[in-house]
Amino acid sequence: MTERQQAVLDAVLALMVEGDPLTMTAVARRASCSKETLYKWFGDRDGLLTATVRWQASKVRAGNFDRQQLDARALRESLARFAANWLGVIASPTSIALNRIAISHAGSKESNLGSIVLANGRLAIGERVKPMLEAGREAGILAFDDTETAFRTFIGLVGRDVQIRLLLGDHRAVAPGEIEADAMRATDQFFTLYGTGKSQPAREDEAPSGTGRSRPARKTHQRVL
Amino acid sequence: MTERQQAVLDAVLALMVEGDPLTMTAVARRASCSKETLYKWFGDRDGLLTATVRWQASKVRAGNFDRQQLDARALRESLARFAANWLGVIASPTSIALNRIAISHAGSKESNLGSIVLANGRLAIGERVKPMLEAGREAGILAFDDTETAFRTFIGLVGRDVQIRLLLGDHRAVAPGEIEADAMRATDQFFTLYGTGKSQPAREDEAPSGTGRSRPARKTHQRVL
DNA sequence: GGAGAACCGTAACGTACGGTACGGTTCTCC
DNA sequence: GGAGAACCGTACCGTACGTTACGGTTCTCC
Repeated sequence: MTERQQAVLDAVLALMVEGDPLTMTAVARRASCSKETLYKWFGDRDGLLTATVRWQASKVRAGNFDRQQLDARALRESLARFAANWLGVIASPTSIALNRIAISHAGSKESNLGSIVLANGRLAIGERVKPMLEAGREAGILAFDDTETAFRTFIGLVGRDVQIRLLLGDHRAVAPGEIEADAMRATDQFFTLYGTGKSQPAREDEAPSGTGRSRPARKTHQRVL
Repeated sequence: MTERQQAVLDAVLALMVEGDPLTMTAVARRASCSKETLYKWFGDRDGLLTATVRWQASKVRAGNFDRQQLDARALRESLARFAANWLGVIASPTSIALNRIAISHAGSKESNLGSIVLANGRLAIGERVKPMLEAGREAGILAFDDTETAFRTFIGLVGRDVQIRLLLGDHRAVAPGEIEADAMRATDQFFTLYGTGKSQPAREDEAPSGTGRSRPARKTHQRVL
């Protein structure tokens, strides 16, 4: 994968994001290359799309989380940071465009675009978060039987219906400045469900049912990500 | 909208579900009608798709929930039944195919397919569930400030990443027999987050952190939907 | 029973687009 | 400097599909 080829794939991503029709001619013109070169490098249109999806997936490999000192506060912060990061990714125009393409292809006949996005999206995320959850369980901070269930609950609390709404064109699904607040809300709710209660940070209200009432002071972002 | 026209739209749905290419010729052949009739009735291909989406939306109008006696048990059952019903809908081949089409169209230029699905899916669901939640709050069973936030938390707990995974072609996203158990798990978690604790059903374990541990006896479906 | 509308089946048209071919230019290597 | 590879731009080909047109059949209404 040369530099030039990566530039071509970035051109494909740009076209996807702009919503322009994704024809080979448009890609060639946008990337200032010939169609012959496209076919020589990527085989056919499907190969070009597959390479684009892989290329984008390889760019989202950032942000590993250290697990040295594992108290409840550190785990909370790690989870909240992960949640905010992930929300930012799925709300990005690139992710939306890419998922739209993959979903379209999953609809028609056999194309592994969907499984590629799935493997590099959901499953890769799980492989990064689950160790954090299990470390929290071993440290006595979290309590759950099935890691997969706990992980998917976390995913649900963080993402809710944001992704599907964005894919359907609802741009109000996530407010730009609310991502970090949403990440903290989801993390608080997750700890209410799965936390053991040991060494939880002090709360300013004493409601026994967790974080159901959104705390108004949350707007000030006491816990900076 | 005559009977014959509805039959045509059902043919479109059938083609969608089978994943066959959705050409006007294929629709005409499947519905045993002429292409000229298709254009006369629906204008163009987009009009046919729009009519199909509306037709399907009009068929999912089932299942209103009574709110006469509103104790915690009744609310729990209503929410769990709603959750199971909704999970069944979004996991159905028709819903998956329809959402794929709508998402594809939302990607390219202005087409309101996405907003139609959005209006008849997410938003319509909210209008049915939110009154239940608010009734529960007025009865002192639930506690929350923002109805929308509580509703979206419930949606997230129920759906998690099921829909996006199904759209991407992951058929293992939801196990056929697990829908009702999932609905109850989500409802339990929702009550842990937003319940006031008044008149909650007795629990067989005394873990203070809610339903984090999945209870093994749950497999027997004590609470039948 | 006949006129007209509605509709079916099929043929035909035009365009868009995936894929290929080719001349011209630049770069590499000897 | 020259041979060859790599690549750009463009023209070209074949097919798929949206859309229109038309002959033939059935149904409606008087």
